[in-house]
Amino acid sequence: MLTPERQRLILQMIKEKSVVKIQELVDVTGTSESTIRRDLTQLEQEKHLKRVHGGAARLQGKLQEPSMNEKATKNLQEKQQIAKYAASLIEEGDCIYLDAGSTTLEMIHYLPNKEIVVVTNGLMHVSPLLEREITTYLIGGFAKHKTKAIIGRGALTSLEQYRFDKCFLGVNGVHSEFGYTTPDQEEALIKQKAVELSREVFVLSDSTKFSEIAFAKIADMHEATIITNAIDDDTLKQYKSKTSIKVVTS
Amino acid sequence: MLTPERQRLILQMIKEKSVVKIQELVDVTGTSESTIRRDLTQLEQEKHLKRVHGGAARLQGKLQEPSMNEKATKNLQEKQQIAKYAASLIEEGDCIYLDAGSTTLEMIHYLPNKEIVVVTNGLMHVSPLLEREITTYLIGGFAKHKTKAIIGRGALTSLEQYRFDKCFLGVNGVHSEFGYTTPDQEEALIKQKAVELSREVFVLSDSTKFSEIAFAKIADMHEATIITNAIDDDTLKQYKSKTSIKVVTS
DNA sequence: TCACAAATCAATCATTTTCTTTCAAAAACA
DNA sequence: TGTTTTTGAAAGAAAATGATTGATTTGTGA
Repeated sequence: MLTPERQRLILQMIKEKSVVKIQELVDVTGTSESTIRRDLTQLEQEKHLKRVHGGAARLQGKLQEPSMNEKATKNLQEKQQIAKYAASLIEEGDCIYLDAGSTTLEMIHYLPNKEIVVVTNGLMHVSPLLEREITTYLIGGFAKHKTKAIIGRGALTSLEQYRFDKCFLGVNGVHSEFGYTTPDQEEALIKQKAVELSREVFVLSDSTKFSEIAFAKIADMHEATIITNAIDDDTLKQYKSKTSIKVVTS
Repeated sequence: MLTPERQRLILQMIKEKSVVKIQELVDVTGTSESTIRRDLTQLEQEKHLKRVHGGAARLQGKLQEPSMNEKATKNLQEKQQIAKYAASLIEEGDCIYLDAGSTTLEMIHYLPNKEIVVVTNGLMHVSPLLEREITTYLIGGFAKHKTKAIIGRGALTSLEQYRFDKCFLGVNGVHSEFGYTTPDQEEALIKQKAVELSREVFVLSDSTKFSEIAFAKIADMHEATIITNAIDDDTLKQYKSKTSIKVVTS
C-alpha cells in the first residue's frame, strides 16, 4: 500500500468517525504501528489532524459536529466493536454478503486488505466499498427510501444468482424461541434468502436486542452465529444452548 | 509498445486509481522498471502527475480546475437544457429507463410530479430519485467505481426483467454512419439491452459529440431520437435524414 | 492521594524496498 | 555503416518499514 493511499485512508476514517485509534488504523491498513505513527506525525504537521493519546482526532476548524449524546456515542462504540470483530472473520478469497443497515456499514471501515468479493443490498454501502477498492456487486430491485435498501421480488431473483462463504446480517430482535426478527416483511425475505445461500451466517446485534421480537421472522437461532457485546451470564447461558455466540468486549 | 502509447496508459491508470505502484505499471506495460521510472520522471516534469515513493499519484487540480470551470459551467447549462426538455417528454404512468451518467442525472431535477416508475443503473441517481418520492428500481450487478454505474452480465439479466415506455441514454459519440458509441464495451451492452426493451429511445447529447466515434457501438442512428442543443444547419440536415432530432435552444 | 499496572509513546536500529546513477546492449534512424 | 535514441541491468544511495527499547501517560484500586 502506497503512502499517499494510506494517508488518504487515515484522513477519510477521521473525517467519518472524528476520532480513530492507532490499532484500528493498523488493522485497516495492514501496516505496522510504527508506520501509522509516522503518518500521524506527518499529517499533524500538515495540519490535517490532531494527535491524541491512543490515536488521532479531526481538528474542528470549519464546522463543529453536533456532539452526540452519551447514549448515541456508546451505541456507536458498541457497533464499532461488533463490526470490527465481524470484519476480522473475513478471509482471503471470501465471497461475502453484506446486509443493509448501520452495523454492517460500520464493518466496511474494518474490512481487511484482502482479495474479497462483496455483494450487498445496501445502497449506502456501495460508495465506501468502492473507495476501499473492493470488488462490489449490488442486488437489483426496488429501492426503499427509508432504509436505503434494495428489496422486493426482483431483489430475491437477483440474489439467487450468487453463493456466499459468509453472510453478515443486522436484525431487530433476537429471541431464544422466536429466533431472529425484523420489522419489515420484505427485508426479512431478503435476509432469509441470504441465509439460504451462505455457508456461514453471522448476526450482528448489540445486547439491547436480546429477548426482543419484531414482526417478521428471518431464521431460527441455530442458523447463525451471533456477534454481540456485553451480555449478562444468565442470558448468555440461555442462548448458548441454542447457538454459538461471540461476545466482543471493550 | 511505443513511448507515447505507454505514457498515455500510465496517465489513464493514474486517472482511474489516483495512485499506482511501479510494479503494476511494469506488469501492465510489459516493460522494465527503468523505463517506467524514466516515463514517470518525464511526466512529472510535464506536470501530469506526482511521483511518490513506490509509484505515482494524481496531482489534484488546483491548476486544472479553474480552466475547466468555465467550460464545465457552459457544459452544465447545456446539459440542463437538454435534461429539462427530455424530462418534459415523460407522461403520467410511464415506465422509464434512466441510464447512468451526468446528463440523465440532471433530468431528475426536472422530472414532472406524475406517477411514474424509474429503473436505472446509476448509483448516483437513486438518492435524488427517492428524495423526489419517485418509485425507483435499481439494476443489480457489478458496481463500477469510475462511473458509479452497475454493469456486467448480472446487470443484463436484471435489466431483462423490465419493459419501458421510454429510455433516456447518454452517449460519447454520435456519427451518421457508425451510430451511437461509448468508450466502455460493458456499458454499451447495457445500453443496447435498454434500447431493445423500450418503446421509445432518446439519446441525450450535446453538439460537441456529433461526428465523434467512441470504441463500443450502442445502436444505429435510426433507433433513437436525439435530444441536443445548438448545431449548425448542414450537420443538422445530414443527421435529419437518418433520425429524428429535437434541438433545444437557449 | 498515592502507587502500581497497563497502555501508549518517541527514539533507535537493522532490514527491506525503492531510487538514482551509470553503462552497455539493442533498436531506430539517417 | 555510423549515429542517435531507447532500453534493461547493476550497484550504491536513499527512503520506508517493522521490531525493540526504555520513557511517558493513563487508568485503577487502595
